[in-house]
Amino acid sequence: MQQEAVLKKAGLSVTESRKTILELFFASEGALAHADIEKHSSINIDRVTVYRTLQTFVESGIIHQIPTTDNTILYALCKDSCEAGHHHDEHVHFICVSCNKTNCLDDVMVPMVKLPKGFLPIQTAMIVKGTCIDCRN
Amino acid sequence: MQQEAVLKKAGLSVTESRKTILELFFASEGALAHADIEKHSSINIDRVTVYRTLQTFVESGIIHQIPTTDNTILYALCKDSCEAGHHHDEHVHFICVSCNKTNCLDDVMVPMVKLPKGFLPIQTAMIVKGTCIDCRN
DNA sequence: GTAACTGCAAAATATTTGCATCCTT
DNA sequence: AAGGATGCAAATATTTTGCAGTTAC
Repeated sequence: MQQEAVLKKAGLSVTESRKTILELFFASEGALAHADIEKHSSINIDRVTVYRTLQTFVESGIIHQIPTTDNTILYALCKDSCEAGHHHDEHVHFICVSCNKTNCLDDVMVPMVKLPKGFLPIQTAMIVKGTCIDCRN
Repeated sequence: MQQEAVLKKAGLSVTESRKTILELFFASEGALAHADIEKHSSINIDRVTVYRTLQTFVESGIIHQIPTTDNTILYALCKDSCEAGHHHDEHVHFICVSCNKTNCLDDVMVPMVKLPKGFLPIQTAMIVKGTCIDCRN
């Protein structure tokens, strides 16, 4: 079962709640908000457990947060890596100013921005410059 | 007074609360959250009025929202235009795929993104490609 | 004078915390 | 068996709504 593998890989204990919530993410095309998960009446998980599970998943790198402007946070599965020449989503690229390598941050989604009237977006790119993990220690 | 001019230009009535809140934005370098404004003990505006004022300002185009991943929305003043050679903030650039002009969207801030551990951001750029207001009608 | 804005009260919603119990390892 | 996860209860915090009094135009 895929969910169990993900949990074990993350070093988390395998529980019903976690498997169920993970399953929702795998089944869902897009990101989910806390309310989406809780609302999913097919499941019967305490509200508090959902909060804690989402937090644990974020901390474990299983899901990531997508900011919104409506007082909710969206969560989406992190992808393992960037498949060459095959972009799944619009994601952030990180350019290290020290080693000059560009990392494909496949698990960091480009957040939505509200554009002024009249500007119709087709594609969004986000580039972050800084120092990468290899150049700092 | 600058605040009054902004309010009148937006077609809003000029009230003490609105002038005070606008003043906070003018005085502040960065964006403000609802809590920041309410916390500002120098002012004495009801919590509800702050909510309604922020909403009105957003709808009137005086301020705009910046999404975050901590269940708060940041608000920042919209700037009229991009002053040549003088960048106030990190803001979004819009490249029109039709006329190829690049617009400086000074009132669209680059939202924060949560990077994986180890990546230390210094600067963030956001480029949106699409069709601009001049090329669509 | 009228319409719109504000403050207060209260409802509704969302989030956090503590603790006892249950489950995973 | 031990540590961690869950559910319940309750405390906090946040946001929304209604209404009466006040203010701007």
